[in-house]
Amino acid sequence: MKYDFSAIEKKWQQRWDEDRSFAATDDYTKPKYYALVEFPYPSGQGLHVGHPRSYTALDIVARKRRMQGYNVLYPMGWDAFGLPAENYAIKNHVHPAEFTRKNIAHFKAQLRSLGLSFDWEREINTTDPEYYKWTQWIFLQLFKKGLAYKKEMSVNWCTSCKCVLANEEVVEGVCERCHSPVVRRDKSQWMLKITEYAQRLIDDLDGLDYIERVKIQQKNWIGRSTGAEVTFGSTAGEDIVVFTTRPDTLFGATYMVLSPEHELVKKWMPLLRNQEEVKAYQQAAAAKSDLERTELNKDKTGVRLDGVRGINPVNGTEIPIFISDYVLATYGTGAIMAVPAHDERDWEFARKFHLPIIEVVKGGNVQEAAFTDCATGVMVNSGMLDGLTVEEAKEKIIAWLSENGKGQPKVNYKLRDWVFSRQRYWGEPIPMVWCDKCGWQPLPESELPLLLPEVESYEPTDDGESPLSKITDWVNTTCPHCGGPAKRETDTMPQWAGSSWYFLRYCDPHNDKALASKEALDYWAPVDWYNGGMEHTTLHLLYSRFWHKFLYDIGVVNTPEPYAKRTSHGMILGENGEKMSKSRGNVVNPDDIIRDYGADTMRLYEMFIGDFEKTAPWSPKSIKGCKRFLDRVWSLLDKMTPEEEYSPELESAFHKLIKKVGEDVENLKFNTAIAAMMTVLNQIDEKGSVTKGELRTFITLLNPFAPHLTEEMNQQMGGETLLARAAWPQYDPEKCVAQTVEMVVQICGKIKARITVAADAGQEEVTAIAKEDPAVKAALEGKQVLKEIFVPGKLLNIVAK
RNA sequence: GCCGCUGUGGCGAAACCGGCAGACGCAAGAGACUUAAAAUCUCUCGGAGGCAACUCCGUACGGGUUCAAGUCCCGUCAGCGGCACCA
Repeated sequence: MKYDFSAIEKKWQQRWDEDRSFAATDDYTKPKYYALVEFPYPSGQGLHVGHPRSYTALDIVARKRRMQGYNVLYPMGWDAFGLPAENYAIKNHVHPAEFTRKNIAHFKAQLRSLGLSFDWEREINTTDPEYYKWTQWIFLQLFKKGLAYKKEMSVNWCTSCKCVLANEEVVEGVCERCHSPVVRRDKSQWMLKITEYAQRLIDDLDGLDYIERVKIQQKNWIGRSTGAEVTFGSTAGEDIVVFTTRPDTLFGATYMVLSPEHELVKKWMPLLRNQEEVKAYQQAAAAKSDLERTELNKDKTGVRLDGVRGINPVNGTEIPIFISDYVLATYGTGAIMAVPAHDERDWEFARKFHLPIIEVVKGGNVQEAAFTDCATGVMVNSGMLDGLTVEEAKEKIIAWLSENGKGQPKVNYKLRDWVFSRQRYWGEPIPMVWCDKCGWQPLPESELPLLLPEVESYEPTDDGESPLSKITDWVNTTCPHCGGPAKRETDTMPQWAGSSWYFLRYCDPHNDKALASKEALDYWAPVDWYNGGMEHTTLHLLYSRFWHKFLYDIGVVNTPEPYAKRTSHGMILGENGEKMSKSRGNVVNPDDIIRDYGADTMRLYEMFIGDFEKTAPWSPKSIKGCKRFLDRVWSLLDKMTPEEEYSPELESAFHKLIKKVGEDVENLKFNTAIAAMMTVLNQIDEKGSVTKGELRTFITLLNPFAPHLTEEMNQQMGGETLLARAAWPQYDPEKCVAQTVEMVVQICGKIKARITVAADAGQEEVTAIAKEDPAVKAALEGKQVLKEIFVPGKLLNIVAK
């Protein structure tokens, strides 16, 4: 009989549906397993062949866990707020919800055709008011705990989206989404205090089973550095506080630099003799986009504040003060002490402006280049620090500064607070009301969800306000506190909001009393295994860890971390090794592959394509190999004999296969698991027949990879229950070991013979057999044996002269 | 510049703790079946030499440690990803 994949796949998808085969149960007495993949943004292009790589991998894990007796939660949903739907709406004058609804239907049909074992009864959608009610609820809790605040600040402004971006969304000075230039603008924004969690976000990584590069990338992004704050005096009277990681070099400070935006510049303006020059520099700096600032970073610019001088607290020396955009307003205190002898940037600036360079750590030639090595130098020209190592000097000067009220130890982070407002329509409305009398007031929880109102036009206004600001009926409301006239916040939340807690909603998706019941959360959290893309490491992953920690702090969840294990898959590239894109014309549509080869072949190929964690180019020819394999598996039905046992020839091979496939799945080595199954198939074909017991084991192991084909074969073999419910096969470790092994005999490291010996043969026995071998005999002829190295079961190396 | 990863046949890749390099698959070549093609099956398949058994070379490059190195150490080069004036 022919392997009719389309009929078989349709049949079993329907059967699983009717049977509710993959529904997670709410029986909290069973051991649970929560497998999670990142829910997609339902774009108009439909499913990309990259999506199933992640989904199939964890589908295999989920299916295996079910067979191992776990109550498995493997859910799917839609991260459906976002710009593409809104841009489509602007262009075509349709509601973004309409466009989104269609896309979801398309995505869902595509995912179903892959036979993924999602529990569709728990499907969620971030744009559903029943869902975003709880996104808004979390925001209110953040506000109540002082972690959400509104602030007038300089923000990243995308000139095309007419919208504020988070730092994380600006890539090389352009908008991550539309690649338009990003400029700085002052705007009043809702902010979330993720910085308050910076240290915990670093510390708690230690106990987690994340792949190392994810941990490293998160730590780098948070960017912890330790040093000191030092208070300098000034001839104008005000103190200038600077942050430095090298307080030991304090005696080498020959000038100071403030960021152009620093408030002291404004204050001192009347005292300055070169006001015009200073103002011009400030304006030029503000007008620069991030990209321009980056491009110009080789050539230092700046202006001296002529009329004010700084005073070094350690020796009273007066030094000049500059403004320069190489000092960032948003990091540390926005001001630095410059030590050109021991900092490359300061050195460059000092050279350009002819400022003195004073060596305070011996070891380099500071007239040639900055000497930045902390490990070897000894302090000089530094009064009380002379003769100390850098580390000793740091300690001593910090103690001195603290005693004299001139400074203290300080830790800084590169991580900044999360800009949480977007001037767009298609997002969750921020449930806040502005009252001239009472200030910002949270909406009462009973009024949630605050629905997204209907609007005429989805475009942001030219002055950068949200389209919601045009609906006066909606904007004008009453103050929840005093009842007086008030206005609603018209900004919406960023796309990251809904995805920062979605994994919790799956635990209890239809609850209207809470984001999920306490019992459900206590049972299901944390996610046991979360797989997703590296591109989400510093955005989604960090944001959701932050929200989860907050929810832990207020008692909603009982685990401090959302995900116990995090892995990452490599991207699938086009056939030419480039990223798949419409413009390159190398896009592969999964529907075509499923139509021509079937979902099982598609799944198998995506897992066989290469190392799961690495990028892999798509190869249409290689797909055929996977189809051929499944064809050959199917034809085993004709070669089956009725015995329930393993045949003596293949018994050991099957025990090894069970072990191998099981371990490989746990270690993301799907490609070698498949290769092992192919090898055993080759052995069966060579032998010419397969016992019923062998075939049952084989299709059970293959089931998570190719679920439709194996279910059909199971039924044809007389299986009455679903293979998806079968028990995962067991192996006997003793039977994994072969009776005899082939060992290599080397003379001086060169292979001379291969001998077959009992697996447990000792050195003497093996040596005796080896020396009988003609080739070994010949090689040892007339030589004296110096040494014998014996590795049981592997090799014998005889060193002779 | 800094951090991280990678470099193995014509191609995708294997190789646990240092122990037979190239499993498995693709492509290619030869043959069988066929009127023919497709499909399927059998064999060959890193390079050089030899009729052959076999020998030598070979995991980006240059050194080193070791009985033994794709694997460990030092240095160099190339590619990919992330960050990028963070004081």
